[in-house]
Amino acid sequence: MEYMKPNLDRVFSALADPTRRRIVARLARGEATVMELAAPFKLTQPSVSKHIKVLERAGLVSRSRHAQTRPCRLEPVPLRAVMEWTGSYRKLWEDSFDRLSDFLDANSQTKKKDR
Amino acid sequence: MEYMKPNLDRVFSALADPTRRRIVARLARGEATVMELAAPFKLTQPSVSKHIKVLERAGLVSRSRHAQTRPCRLEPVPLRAVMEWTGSYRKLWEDSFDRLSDFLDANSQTKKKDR
DNA sequence: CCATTATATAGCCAAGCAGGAATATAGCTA
DNA sequence: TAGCTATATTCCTGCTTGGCTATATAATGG
Repeated sequence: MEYMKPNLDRVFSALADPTRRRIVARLARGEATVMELAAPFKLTQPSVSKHIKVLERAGLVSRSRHAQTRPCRLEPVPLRAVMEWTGSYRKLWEDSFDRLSDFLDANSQTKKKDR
Repeated sequence: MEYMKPNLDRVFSALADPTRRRIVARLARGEATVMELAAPFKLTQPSVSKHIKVLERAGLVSRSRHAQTRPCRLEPVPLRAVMEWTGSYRKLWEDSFDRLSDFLDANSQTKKKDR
């Protein structure tokens, strides 16, 4: 029941690892056990368990119990928190005729960035 | 040339520190020098410079030169990359009425398209 | 009960990081 | 030139991390 407000330190830190982002991507398609999550990697099982624990402590993953397995499920709240945090800077690139287009125009003579 | 393809490892890692997120928040309101960025913190100047360097290596900050100062500017591309990455999981909380749809409907300021 | 499967824990190591103090560099200004 | 300001660099420390191996726990099937 880790229904607290997401700790952005932990969430960003958890997502800073490519292995963990791949685990997140896998879990986005449904629950998976540790063994299933470990399969695509050349890592050992304990290493994968450690990654899962990091994701769990960040609130990104919750576990259940089923037979001997402890399936992982992706929790959307921290991801949403990341998106909201990032979204607060959205105007930086939305009204960026004064900012973004600076160095875009510097590299290419594209006058207008459409679409 | 680093800002073309944001390295999500570096970007997430850079944003995993609360000091650096505060620096980002400050820079969202305009350019600032190292001294100006360091002012709100009890950190030393070299520590702040180090944080800036991390943000710079992540592509989140670019520097210019003006007199003795080297003002920092926030670069939107990596932030947008984070938002796009996170947004690819958006359906997780959009079509999950069985989970948490209640308190996220409260403030959904998603403006679809304007202009 | 025993054996098997799934997962966790403990301990180790090398690498990285966040902080500081001290010092160096670079660009003004008088 | 000297001296001041802004920033960077170097070196140190303690803490964290990501990987491994080896071992422990937990649940199931016979």
